Amino acid sequence: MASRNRKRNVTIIDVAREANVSYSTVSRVVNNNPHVREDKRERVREAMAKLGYVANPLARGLAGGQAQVIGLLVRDLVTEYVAQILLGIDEELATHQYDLMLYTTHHRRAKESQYIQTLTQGFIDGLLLILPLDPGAYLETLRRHQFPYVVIDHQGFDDFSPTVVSTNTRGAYEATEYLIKLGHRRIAFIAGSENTSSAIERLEGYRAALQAHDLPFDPALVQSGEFDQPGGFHAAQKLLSLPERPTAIFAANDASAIGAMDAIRSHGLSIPGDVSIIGFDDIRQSAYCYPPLTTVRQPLIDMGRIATRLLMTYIANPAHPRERVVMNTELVIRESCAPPRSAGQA
Amino acid sequence: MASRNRKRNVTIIDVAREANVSYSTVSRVVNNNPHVREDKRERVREAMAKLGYVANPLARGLAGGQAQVIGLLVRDLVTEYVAQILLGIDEELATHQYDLMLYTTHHRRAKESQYIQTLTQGFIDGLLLILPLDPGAYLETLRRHQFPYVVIDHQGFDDFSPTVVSTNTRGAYEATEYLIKLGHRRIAFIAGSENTSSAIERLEGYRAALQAHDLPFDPALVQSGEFDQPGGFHAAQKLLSLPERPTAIFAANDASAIGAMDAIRSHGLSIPGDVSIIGFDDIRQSAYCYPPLTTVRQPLIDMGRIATRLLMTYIANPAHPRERVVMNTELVIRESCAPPRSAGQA
DNA sequence: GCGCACTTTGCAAACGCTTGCAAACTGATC
DNA sequence: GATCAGTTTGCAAGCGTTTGCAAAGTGCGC
Repeated sequence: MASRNRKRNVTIIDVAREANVSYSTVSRVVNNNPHVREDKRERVREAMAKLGYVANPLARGLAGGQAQVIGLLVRDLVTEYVAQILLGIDEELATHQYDLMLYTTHHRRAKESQYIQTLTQGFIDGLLLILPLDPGAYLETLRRHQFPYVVIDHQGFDDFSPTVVSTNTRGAYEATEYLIKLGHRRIAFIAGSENTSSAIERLEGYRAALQAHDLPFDPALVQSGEFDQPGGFHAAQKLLSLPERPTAIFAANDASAIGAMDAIRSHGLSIPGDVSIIGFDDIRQSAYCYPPLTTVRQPLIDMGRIATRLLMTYIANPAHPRERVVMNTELVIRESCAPPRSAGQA
Repeated sequence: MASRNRKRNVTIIDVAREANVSYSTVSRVVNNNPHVREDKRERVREAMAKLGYVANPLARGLAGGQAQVIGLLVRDLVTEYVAQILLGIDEELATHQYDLMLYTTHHRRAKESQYIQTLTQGFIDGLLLILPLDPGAYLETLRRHQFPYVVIDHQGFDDFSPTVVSTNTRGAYEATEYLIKLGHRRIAFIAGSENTSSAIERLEGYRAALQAHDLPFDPALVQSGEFDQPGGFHAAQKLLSLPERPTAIFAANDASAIGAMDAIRSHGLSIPGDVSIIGFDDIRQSAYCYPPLTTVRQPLIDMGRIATRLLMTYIANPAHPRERVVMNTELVIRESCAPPRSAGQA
């Protein structure tokens, strides 16, 4: 409504007057355009410093230049998983001269595509997407606009997008194999949200490891944990009520593993004495819960950082070929796993 | 450099043509200006829907309107403390039609005031500041520009700013008193970063409780923990090497308490058997570390939420009187505290 | 059927920048 | 010292809005 009574800002024109050049020259200096003679460039720089000139990103964006802002589209900020990636993004961004615009969709699909429209109007120069909900529709739009974007941990829905992912299948395979080598035979799996590729890949890894070691796959041992703590709790409840209880549980992420640990304890069982548990992600809590959680480390911070770096490349050079970066996972052994009680087998 | 070859967007002018009115009428409809006849308003709405019009925030901002964006200025995103506040901000924002611009200063002072300049150019409509570093300079600027802002957990440096804080002194008093009532006599304090008011107030609360219970204040029992985990670890190391070891430690925040717990264990001591420990904040890890940490809960999410709501009020009505909201802390008793070993006293 | 006080509408200027285009400059070459 | 190919510079148009101001429209009482 009421327009703010802002004090008049120092503009490119003021600088031009001070430096005794035209305003386009000032603009060129600001944008590092090479077609400016060195002495004038210097004069403009001095004038800018003297007047305390700060570019107006709105005007730049509107006029078709770079707003020096990138966007991050994410479902929500609740999870430590997202928080860690955000950390990496932020760190990387600090080394470039870019700011960050945060878009949380709060799980409402309509919002995502609405944002995309706003965004491509020049508000931001590039977009990072973490685990987008229903990207079919608008990724196509982004591509058509030649708008720079990078997807983090996506769902394999298309192969044209630059992406940063981690070795979900292999990580899950290694986790499962670790439990098998400890002597476990009944290993349960707490799965993630069904429609994400990381959930699917981790389930695949789990099954592959069972198969490789000639263990049967029992669907009753797979329960969905929705990637969150309450989900993990409930899934574990069900698993522990099974007639033949599992001796180990592999949870598709740490949050659900931590929930499962609560459930195990509430059944009066000990970790890892009665039930071993292993997670995925290596969020901060995992090192500080009791007992410290063995897990598959996913380099979340680095994923954020690399994705950002990739995006910067695309912004600078829109023709840069699409890449798919795969980050290695790593088994982090702490104290939540042990051989099964009755086990002499190995 | 290269201007993006964006497809021409649907503008206010396209809508005007479609609805057969002037573009200012469309603008008025978009801004809910009452001076539009009902039938035209309806026609414009239809045209907007038909064409899929989305307002360009850059142009709005530039022209002096509202960009529908608020900014958040924060040192970094590393801490769970900030993450929780951010959560509250984000949740509240979702109910308004506002987006969030994130500014992390990464502890560089120069950056803060530079941002402030950009911001007041119309890029954002209001600003939230969490624990600003050196606000003396630019808070004054904001005030002069009549720019809406709210400070979260500030340092008491000025009394003109709208602020959301919590009862630090009282919370610290209660934590200390709780330890005293358990029978502890040598209670150490791991302090926060010296120049923040929350650190100062918590130290005050600690001292006040000692005094109220006729216990001496021993400067050797106060060590700075810098509000982070390594800091807490080192501070605890020093405290535990004291000739007469404390039987309880009160840490100025949970992060340093968790660091201290590591130190206690690395000294071969048990918690709470040998040393009791209590934190401040109630971040998520605290419930999942071992043993679960007794702490003073600070309603961080609510603080973010309330601050955002306050900011919305100021944006809508710049003349709204400056408020200072104080949130209550609450002692959360878990399992990290017990009476001292040798204690019959209470 | 006219004048009056409102309400509604449209035009034009501004917001601060980028950039294509043409003019002005530069220095080397003959 | 004129010519030419670069290089540097400045002008003007445009990006999509908001909003003050003036013009046009409305309804009412006489």
